[in-house]
Amino acid sequence: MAVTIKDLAARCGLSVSAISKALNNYPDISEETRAHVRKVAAEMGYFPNAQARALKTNRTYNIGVVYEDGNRDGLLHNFFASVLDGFKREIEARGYDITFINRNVGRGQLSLLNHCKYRNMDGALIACVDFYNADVVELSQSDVPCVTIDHLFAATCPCAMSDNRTGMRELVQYVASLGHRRIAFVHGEHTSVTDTRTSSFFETMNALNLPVSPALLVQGVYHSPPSNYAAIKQLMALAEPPSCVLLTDDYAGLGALDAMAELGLVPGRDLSVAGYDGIMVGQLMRPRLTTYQQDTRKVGGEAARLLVGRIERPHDVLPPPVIVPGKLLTGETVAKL
Amino acid sequence: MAVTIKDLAARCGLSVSAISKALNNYPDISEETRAHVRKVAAEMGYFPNAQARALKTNRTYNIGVVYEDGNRDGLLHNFFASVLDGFKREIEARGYDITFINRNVGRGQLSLLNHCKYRNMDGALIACVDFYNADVVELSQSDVPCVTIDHLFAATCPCAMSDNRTGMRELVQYVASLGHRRIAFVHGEHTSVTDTRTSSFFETMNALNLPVSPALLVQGVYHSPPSNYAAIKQLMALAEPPSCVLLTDDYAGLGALDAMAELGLVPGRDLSVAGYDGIMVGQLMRPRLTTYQQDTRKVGGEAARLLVGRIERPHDVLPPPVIVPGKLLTGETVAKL
DNA sequence: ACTGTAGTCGAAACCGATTTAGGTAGCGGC
DNA sequence: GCCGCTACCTAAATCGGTTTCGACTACAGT
Repeated sequence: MAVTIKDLAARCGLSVSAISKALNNYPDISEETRAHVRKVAAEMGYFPNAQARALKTNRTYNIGVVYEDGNRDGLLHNFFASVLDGFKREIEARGYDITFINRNVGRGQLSLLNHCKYRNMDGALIACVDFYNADVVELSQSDVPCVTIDHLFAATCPCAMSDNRTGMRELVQYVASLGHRRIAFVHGEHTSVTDTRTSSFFETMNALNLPVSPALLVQGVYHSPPSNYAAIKQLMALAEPPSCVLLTDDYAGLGALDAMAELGLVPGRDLSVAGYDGIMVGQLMRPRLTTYQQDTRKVGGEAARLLVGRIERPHDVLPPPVIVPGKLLTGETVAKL
Repeated sequence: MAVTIKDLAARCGLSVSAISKALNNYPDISEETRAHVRKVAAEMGYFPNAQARALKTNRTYNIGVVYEDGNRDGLLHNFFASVLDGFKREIEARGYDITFINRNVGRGQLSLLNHCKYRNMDGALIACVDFYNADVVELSQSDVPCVTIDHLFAATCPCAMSDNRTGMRELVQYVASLGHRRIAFVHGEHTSVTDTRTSSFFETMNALNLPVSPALLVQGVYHSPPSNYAAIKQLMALAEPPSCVLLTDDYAGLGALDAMAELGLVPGRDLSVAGYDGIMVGQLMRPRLTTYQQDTRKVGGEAARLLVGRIERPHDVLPPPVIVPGKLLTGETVAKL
């Protein structure tokens, strides 16, 4: 098996505790001894056993990631995959590993919180889940340090989010600047992201003195092309159809374009559409998708920073949400009216 | 803190060892006692501490995932994200968790193998990496049970792969059946996937008595639209350009379509292109991308099965690679000549 | 009454580290 | 020569489980 601290102690002619202290920079070990231990440790390829250490120190340097795959798309969800990627880079650079948390372990079932405790997670990232789920709420309120993406739990854990308010505002302003007045908004299910974008939509429309007809507000589903396909058909069947439709995300934009193709509508000419997120394919395809690009890597990275802060300085006051700015991508799917 | 086995023992009026044995179904505990212990354990919300258990049993029920993010796209790579998703579902159903393996832990650097040993991984999934990297090779040859995706290490670890041979054959046959004779192939970098597809390309072309001009074989890069954008320009500058181009993957297909738009070529009419993978957006966009769909979820699931077999029955003979069939998607980007 | 044998359970070692409390050596000061 | 102080190191407890081995009880067999 692997070389243990005992082997190292025997080889150095020292006690186990001396080795431990030498490697952990305790002051009561001579520099000479420390250097020697270091050298022999490197020679023998020694490194401490993670679970033995964790057992004693209650620190695992492991972060649980709640990233559900139920009806949601989890890893296949472009936005969240990218956020996770940013999180992973940043947290790994700080010496932590990440492991996925789910509800089944061994033979039985476990709540998310208990799964975290079972593995002694130092903290948890909560992303891509139903934030109203009881299990998720329980975790967020527990003593396990958490960070959320795009959802603010009141006063329990920090949050990194994209600037949805500004994003939606800039999008509406841009679209309006091209002459659109009948602007439809296909919003997602009830989440704080949806709420923010919706209220920003209303505010901006009002500020621009544009009318908001209830018929032009349609409920869609995030990351679901079929749902938005249906929304387009519904909107275009109106007596006074919109000239421009804002959708939940870029995938939705693809669903919309698909519906338009079926209806014989040319993007930009017959109807303008805009997505949200700024995924790569949107900027590769023709026509280029008009959208608002979220800085997902940064959102993930900020989440990592917040979480590490929470873990290493638990008594600091709860930092305010970090709001990451995005960028308007003026593609070709929204045209001058 | 969490409730430990000691608390449970005290509450039950039994010894610690009796509790352990009761919960682990040892035969020398009466059914009555076992039931009682179970009940009290549930009431108190007890579950064993993972690292304490691992320390003694040398089983962590944790799988390391080597999934590099260097120049490669890691989690953002549609194909691998989907494979990982399939792997995750299957392995979690069997009671294992997954954690990402990288080269840095704590303050220092560790080889992939040592990172696995440090955390006492029960096994490892090797995917989305440079299989010729020394670190990766070391891991694959170690005593840590491994499984690979799309690469066969000789006689060291099992492998789940997509049926690239059949895929390429069917693609070429289909394209040829539509009348194409000058078929170009933009292949990826040197990997076993590339080798398989390339040799299958040659075999099939020969079997169909179609000429293979060296000028029609171009080196591209997987998952890199720009690289394939360049490849298209290069091919179309030939004296005798191809009528159809097969690309490394679907993202490459998008890059190709982009290049064509710039050259004023209409997909299907002026030039036919086919991708590989069958990602969702390819089937949403217009025109629908002609491609060969890999059953990525299944590849991941099979990998999980292989790995669990390796872990739980280490002395079984090495199973042969599992080759997962895919499916031709006849889109609209390859047209009758 | 004595032995044998299931059937149950407990004591203690152990996994590989960290950490507290204590021990020894050397040396200066008086 | 003794005290006290540093500097350096060791012994042992501890974390929370698992597992080996032995102990005890009750009952059947002789």
